[in-house]
Order: sequence, then structure tokens, then C-alpha cells
Amino acid sequence: MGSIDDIDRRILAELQRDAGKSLESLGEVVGLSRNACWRRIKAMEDSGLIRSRVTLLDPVQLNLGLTVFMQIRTNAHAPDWLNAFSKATMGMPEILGVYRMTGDLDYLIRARVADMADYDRLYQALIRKVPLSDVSASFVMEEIKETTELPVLRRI
Amino acid sequence: MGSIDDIDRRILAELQRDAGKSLESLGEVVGLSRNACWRRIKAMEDSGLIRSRVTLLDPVQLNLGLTVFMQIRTNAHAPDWLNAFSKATMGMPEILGVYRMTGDLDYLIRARVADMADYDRLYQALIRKVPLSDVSASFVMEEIKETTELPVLRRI
DNA sequence: GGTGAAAACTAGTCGGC
DNA sequence: GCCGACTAGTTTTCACC
Repeated sequence: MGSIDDIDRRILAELQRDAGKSLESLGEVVGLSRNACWRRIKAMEDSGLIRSRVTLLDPVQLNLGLTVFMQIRTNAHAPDWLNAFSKATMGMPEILGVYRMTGDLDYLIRARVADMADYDRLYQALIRKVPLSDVSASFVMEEIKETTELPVLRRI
Repeated sequence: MGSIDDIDRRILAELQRDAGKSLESLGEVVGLSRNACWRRIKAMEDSGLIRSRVTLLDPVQLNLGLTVFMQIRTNAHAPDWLNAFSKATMGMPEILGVYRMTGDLDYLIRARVADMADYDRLYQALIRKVPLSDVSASFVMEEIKETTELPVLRRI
């Protein structure tokens, strides 16, 4: 189960770009019958390699044009704190990513908001739920790249 | 085109979680006929609000278990440099996000690699393509949250 | 893995309200 | 803007090579 062959990788490469592709066109691209493709996809769904098929939306039209990264330093290392922090960030839909970083004292949050005022609302809402000693925010001026595609083709 | 009504938002909320949902079940959830749902989705695709439907994969099974954030300081503000930087990062599939941050001297890169050695390869490959004066890397120890779902339901 | 061919479901288009 | 019906296409599951 550890190894994924080249045909599977090419199927995944296609599906990552467009989940709505028909089995027929997929088969043509990878050089397999529709049926063989379907069996491989099913197997990869069952193994969990294929996690889900989702729809991506335009953040600007949703009035979420500002991406912000929040860097959080804490001196509270108790599991209670992490638990509360996890729960709080999970429940805030503007927060898209929460990462515990190396060093064990830094957390990074990736969030999308409308503007600075909206960020302040998010910040206030967060510190009302979890005690945070040190929070600094960096705002994204330009999104040069943003993708959900993972590198699946075998690298040299 | 500026406003999105509540039914559209509920459709988007469902599609963000599962793009493979049938029009029938979607209609049941939002209280509309399959046909009305279809027309709304089509309109949102045409307006660009719905960008694409993609497949999400398991990074761990693809041997991409390590997420790294690279913070880059540069003193080269020439448009040539940014152009080369953009082109280089665009062509590197391990790099999932590239952001120009506030201050105009910081760039942030979000990437997925197998391990530390793989990160070093990425780093070496990047600096071979673009001159980078100051690069620091932070590694993700724990992914507490990671989602592609944007907040579509109207906030209070 | 390939083929062919059913059954079930879905998308996309129509006229009508 | 919504609904029901219809058609055409697709997925999904067979049995068999």
C-alpha cells in the first residue's frame, strides 16, 4: 500500500486540477479503459489517498480579499490551553489554517478577512476565547501563488 | 452581481464540503428543486464565484508529511527580481503558496516536502534559480487546522 | 487489466407557470 | 424566478475474456 505507480499518479494529477473530469477523458489521458480508471480511483478513495472533492470559491467576491498570518507566542504550555485554542480556532470559519511550529512556543494562523477592521474583529473574537499573550499579524499584499495541488508526479 | 443571497450561500457551503453532491440532495438541503439549484450553480460558475472543483489528496501517503514556511527578506526590489521569483516558485510544485507581505521586503512561502533533507533540496533548488539574501524556515510540528472552506454563511 | 453491456443516476434543456 | 418532464450523457456494477 506504500507505493503508488505512475498511472495512479497521472490520474491524481488530473483529478487535482479538475475533479469533474469524466472517466472517459481520464482514460484517454492515462491510456487506460474507463473501467480500469474507475477501479483505480475507487481503490484510492478507499485507501484514503483521495480525501475529498471540494469546490473552490473566489475569496474576493465573498468579500474575503485580505489574507492575514497571525504569529502567536504563548507561555501557557498546559494541554488545557492547547485544547481551548484548538477548539476556538476550529469554530472560527475565517481561520483556514492553524499550525504548531517548531520551538513549541509559536503558533501560526492563516486566515481570510474582508479588511483591517474585519481582522480586528477576528482578533478580538479570538482573544476573548483564548488567553493570548503575544500576537503579531502580517498581511498579504499580493498572492503570487496559491494552490491545492500537491506534487504527485515522481520527482527526479 | 455584488450580493449573494442566503440560498446561494447555503449551496456554496455544501459544495465547499463536497463537490460531488447531487443536485437532488442539494435541492433538499436548501429547499429548492434540482433545476433551480442547477441554474444558480451555473450562474455562480459563470460569474467566477465558483472557481473550480478539485480533488484533495492525503499528503502523508504522498510522502509530503512536512509543511514548511519560508520567510524571505530581499533587498532586490527590481521588477526583474520579482518576475524571476514568481516564475521560479510557480514552477516548483512543492511550493503551494507564495505571498508578498506587508512591508514590501518580506515574502512568505508555504511548501510541502517529505522531510528535512527534502526541504534542503527545495531550498537549494530555489536559491539556484533566484538570488535570495536572507531565508529562514519554520517547520510545522502539528497541523491543527487546514481547510479550503471559506466562510460563506453571513456573519453577524 | 480489458471489453461490452446492462441498470441507475445525473446533468442539461425544454415549455409552462 | 421556480417547477415538472424529457433527453442525452454519465457513473457504477455486472459477467466474462
